[in-house]
Amino acid sequence: MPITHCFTHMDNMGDSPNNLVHELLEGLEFARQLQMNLHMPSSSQETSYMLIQKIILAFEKALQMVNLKGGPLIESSSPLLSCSPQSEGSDRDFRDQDHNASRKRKTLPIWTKIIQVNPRMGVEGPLDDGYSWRKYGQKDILGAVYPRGYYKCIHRNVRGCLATKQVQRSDEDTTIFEITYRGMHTCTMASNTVPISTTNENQESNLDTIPHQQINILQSLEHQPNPNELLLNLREGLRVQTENLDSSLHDQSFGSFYFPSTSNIKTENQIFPSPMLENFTSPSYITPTTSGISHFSVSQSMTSSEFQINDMNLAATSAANSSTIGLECPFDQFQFDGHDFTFDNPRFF
DNA sequence: TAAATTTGACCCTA
DNA sequence: TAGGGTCAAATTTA
Repeated sequence: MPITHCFTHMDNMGDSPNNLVHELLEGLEFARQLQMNLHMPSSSQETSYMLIQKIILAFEKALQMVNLKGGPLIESSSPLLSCSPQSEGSDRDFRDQDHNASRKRKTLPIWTKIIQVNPRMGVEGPLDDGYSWRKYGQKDILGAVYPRGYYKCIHRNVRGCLATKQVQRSDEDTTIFEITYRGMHTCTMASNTVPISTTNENQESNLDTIPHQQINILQSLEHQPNPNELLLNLREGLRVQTENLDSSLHDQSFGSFYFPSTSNIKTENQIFPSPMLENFTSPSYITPTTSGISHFSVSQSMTSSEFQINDMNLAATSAANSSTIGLECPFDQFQFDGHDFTFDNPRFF
């Protein structure tokens, strides 16, 4: 069922912390309602879609307050929020879109992923994020030792997918790549995506097949926008990083993110076993809120795990030298399912 | 030979 | 106007 409503503008709200908190709380409340809705066999899909839209809108508003002073982070014409179903238009049509996209590139959603590669394994595998990209340019960047590579989605012409990414090798550490993504994928996930399975055993076996030190973001294979895809786009707003991974360490003191084991985490297609969440350590404490982006890490006792917040899940595999995997989010703390979550180790890149 | 990459030129933004 | 981003022709690769 297609999205029948789109957001035509970003409200110009005050940037006061109260408004920010209000929007976040509102998004939380809608997320709770969605969770309840998903648990009810008789729940309507329409209600779920409506709640998803409300969640996205709330987070967009919040992100606009946090990140933007000059313009919207996600414009109304972004693929994610497009009202029109994707049509198999001509290449010319999409080239025209490209032109418009080029002119508006500054307003597309942007997020960054830091990836550290194992020099012995080469670059291709770890930089494979599950999508198919085509390189369309390379440029020497002022002050950077290595040139920046420009990639666009291979489905750009056929499906009008406007997602692009830039790959910049770190000057200081040549094993580190900063990948900047622009725009959301409106195309199908590439075929090398690790499939989502429904049992714990299968999850573990599938995760074993993920190349080491590679972060794969799982995505529904649906072509048309659906709740999973919408939430994927939402969660891709999170910044994913692996660094100095080392699975040989099992010091629980690294854990700084808490999921309550009682959280009811379930999706239409999969149920996450609670033991998965028990990999997270649980110092539930509150730290003073600071501005900027925060980083939270999970127990490095996981060598291969998935974790999920409702429909937002990530798969992570750590290699012999992996120790932490982190998500970066713009909040130091938030509430979920009636629990407070606090992040420490603020990280800025 | 088609697909993918490279690279110089052009366009846009700050 | 400089620097970054994109285009598109030329070149390379499978």
